[in-house]
Amino acid sequence: MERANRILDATRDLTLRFGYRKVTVEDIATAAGVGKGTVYLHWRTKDELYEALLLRESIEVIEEFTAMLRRDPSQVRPCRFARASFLSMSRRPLLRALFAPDLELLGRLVRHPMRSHDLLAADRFHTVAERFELLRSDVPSARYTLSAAMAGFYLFDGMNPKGAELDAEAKADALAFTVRHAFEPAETPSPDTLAAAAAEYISIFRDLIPPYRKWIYG
Amino acid sequence: MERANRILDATRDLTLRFGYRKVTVEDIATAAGVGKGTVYLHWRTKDELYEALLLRESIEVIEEFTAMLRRDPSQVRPCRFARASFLSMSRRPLLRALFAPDLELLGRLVRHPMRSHDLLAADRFHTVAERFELLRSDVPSARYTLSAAMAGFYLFDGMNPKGAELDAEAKADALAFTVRHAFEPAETPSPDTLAAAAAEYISIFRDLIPPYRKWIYG
DNA sequence: CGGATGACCAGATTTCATATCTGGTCACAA
DNA sequence: TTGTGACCAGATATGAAATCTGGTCATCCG
Repeated sequence: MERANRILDATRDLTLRFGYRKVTVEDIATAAGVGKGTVYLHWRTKDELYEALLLRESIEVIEEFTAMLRRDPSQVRPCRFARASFLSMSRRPLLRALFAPDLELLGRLVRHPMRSHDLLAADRFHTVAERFELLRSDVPSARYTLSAAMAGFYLFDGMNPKGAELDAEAKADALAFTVRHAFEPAETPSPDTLAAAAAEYISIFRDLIPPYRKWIYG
Repeated sequence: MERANRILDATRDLTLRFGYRKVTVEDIATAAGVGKGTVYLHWRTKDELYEALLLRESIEVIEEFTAMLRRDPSQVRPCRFARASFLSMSRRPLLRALFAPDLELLGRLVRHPMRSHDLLAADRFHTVAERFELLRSDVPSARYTLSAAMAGFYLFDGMNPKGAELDAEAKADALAFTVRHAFEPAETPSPDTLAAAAAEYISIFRDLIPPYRKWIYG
């Protein structure tokens, strides 16, 4: 499994430099100091290798979120959470490329079914958020609306000239503002509510990780 | 000029059926009942022909907006206006394809500089909206934020599985809700304010049309 | 004579055959 | 038992030849 990580590291490094298409399994094996066949002892195909890589990044994000929620439960508030997600993504070119989608970096992988992976289990979080009244109840087609509004900040980013002038923090603030005012109730929930909701988020995250791990390391 | 419109009609019809790439200037000329050379009497290149076509569609949209604002000045409110824009676009595959961007339909045209055309002169409208306090004043990076949030509804649409279940009206409502709550002040502006703002919008639109016309018909 | 045309051309695109590369396997080595 | 790299089929790249198409212009017609 330490070897699996070495292979994933090599995959990440090579891909960031040359992109999915130009990186061969053999390159990866060499860079990781193993034989090509060894890569296939871990994953059945190149795409599964990449799926593992992206899932590992997702786990990192999840662990970041978990630590953040433990430190400060008020980060469950959708506006804060959206902000943190955006910043997490802007620090992770591969995940960003998957969602953006960046043909250069991930090639045909951007169309891979893993895109619809429950990467952040959006639906479950939405349900919890609604139950704790972290979201206002009068949003029409709430899941669609929230997704679409947030997606704008991820998708529009690359194609907006004005976006170049702003740094990631400013964009994250912009997203947070939008979520705060369009999707949250006027009053901030009580600290107790936030703590309880944060705990649920953490537990969803915790349940998410083992299957991901299993997928990655077999 | 009646002939110019016939050529543009043919261009629109053929493009909607076969896409930019598969449509040749000769096809267009034949369908319009003119010689190929005649097309080049109107526009210097195929791309200019398409630019003219998209500008003509823009004019139609502008005229729709103008009529709408005259009928009901309260449609200047950003939420209403965003709603109407979204619906206008969903009825116009070519404009949508330009912004979406749809490679199938418009080919390399989606990268054409006309994308940054001041199609709806967003900046000027923003300035007017701010002056009449149609927009709240505390939005960080206001232009970016509003653009990004709205763009989500246009861009995310095609790639969201949930989007298929909703019709254009529902999505437009979703957008309107977002704009209403994230970007507008709590109190609705007075009818007088709305009327005045609407008048300014109309005049900006009016100034926009002649140069477009000139571009289209030379 | 001036506006319209379509034959024509260069360069872009497609096609097709060949050569190369690469994901994936497996017999064998450590 | 674990790991390897030579090997293979199919995918992809290459390049030359054939085809197509945007754009021009000498000619024609009203």
